Amino acid sequence: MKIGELSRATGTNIETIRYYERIGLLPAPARTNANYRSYGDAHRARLRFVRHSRELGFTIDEIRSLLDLSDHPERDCADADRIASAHLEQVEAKIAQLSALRDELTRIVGRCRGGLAGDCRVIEALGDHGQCDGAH
Amino acid sequence: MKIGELSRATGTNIETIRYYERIGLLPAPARTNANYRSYGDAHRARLRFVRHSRELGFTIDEIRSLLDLSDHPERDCADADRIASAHLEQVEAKIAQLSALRDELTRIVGRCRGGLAGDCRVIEALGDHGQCDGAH
DNA sequence: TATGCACCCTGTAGCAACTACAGGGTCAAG
DNA sequence: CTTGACCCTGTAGTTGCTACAGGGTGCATA
Repeated sequence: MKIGELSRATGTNIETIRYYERIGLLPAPARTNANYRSYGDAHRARLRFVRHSRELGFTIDEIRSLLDLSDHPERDCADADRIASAHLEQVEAKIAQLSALRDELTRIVGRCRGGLAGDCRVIEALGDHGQCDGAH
Repeated sequence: MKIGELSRATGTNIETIRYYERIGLLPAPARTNANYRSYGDAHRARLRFVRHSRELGFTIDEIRSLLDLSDHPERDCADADRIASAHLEQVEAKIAQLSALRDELTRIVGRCRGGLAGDCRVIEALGDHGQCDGAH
C-alpha cells in the first residue's frame, strides 16, 4: 500500500510516517518505479504498535526498546515489564503533580471577586508563592 | 543585583533569565560599565511572578497577558480570572486523560507473568489496541 | 492530446520552553 | 600576574512532530 493508505489505515499523519522512517523507528519500505513508498502488512502492524505506544505516553526511545524486544522473541520479557512499569510510575507522578496544581489553581481562581486588576487576588497570588498551600 | 544573584534569589537558571529577556517577557535591565546586567527589586518581583506562573503550568503567552494586566491595575480583573479558569480546565482535562492512561497501563503491566518476549502480554497489548478498555 | 487534480517525493524550517555550549571579556584575591 | 568566579553574545540542541516550498507521477476527463 502507498503512504496515503497506510496513513488512513492507522490514523497517522503522512509527515509523521516519513518522520518515523527518518529517525529509524520504522524500516524504509520498498519503492515503486515512481519512487513511491510501498508498505506491507508488517509495516502497518509496526506502525500501529508505535502509535498505540505513543498514545499510552511512551517516548520514542522507550518504543525503540519495546520494538527491539518485539523483534527478538527469545529475550526476557522482564525488560518490557520494566519499561512499562517505569512509565506507569512516571504517569502516576505526573498525575499527583497535576492534582496539586489543580488544587492550587482552584484556590486561586476561587478568590476572584471581580473588579479591577489592581485589586485582583489572582494576580496577587501569582506574584506571591507564599500564599500557596502545597509545594509545586 | 547581577544576574547570578537574581538567579539564586529566584531559583531560576541564568540562561532562562536571559531567554525571558530575549523573548520580551522581562524588560532589559540597566547595564554596568562592564556591560553586566543590573537588576532591581521590580525585576525580581516580575521574575518571581513568571516562575510561579510557570510552576502552575501557564504558558508564556498566558503569562504575557497576566503580566499585562498586572501592569495595568485599572483594567478588568475578569480577564485574569478567565485565563486562570481556562487553564484550570485544561489541567483537569489532562488529569482525566492521564488517569485513563494509568488505568490502561496498570491493566497491561499486570498481565506480565515473566518469561520470553515472544509470549509477552505487554508487547502483545501494545500491538493490539483492540485489547484496550477505554478510549485513548 | 492537453489539462486538471490527487497524490507522491525531498529538504528545510517552525513550534514550546528552555538548556548547553563555544569563544570571549571583567574583576577581585592571593 | 595569574587563577578562578563570574559575566557577555550568539548559536545549536532537545522532543515529537507539523508545515511548507518546489518539484514529479498517474489517472480521468474535455
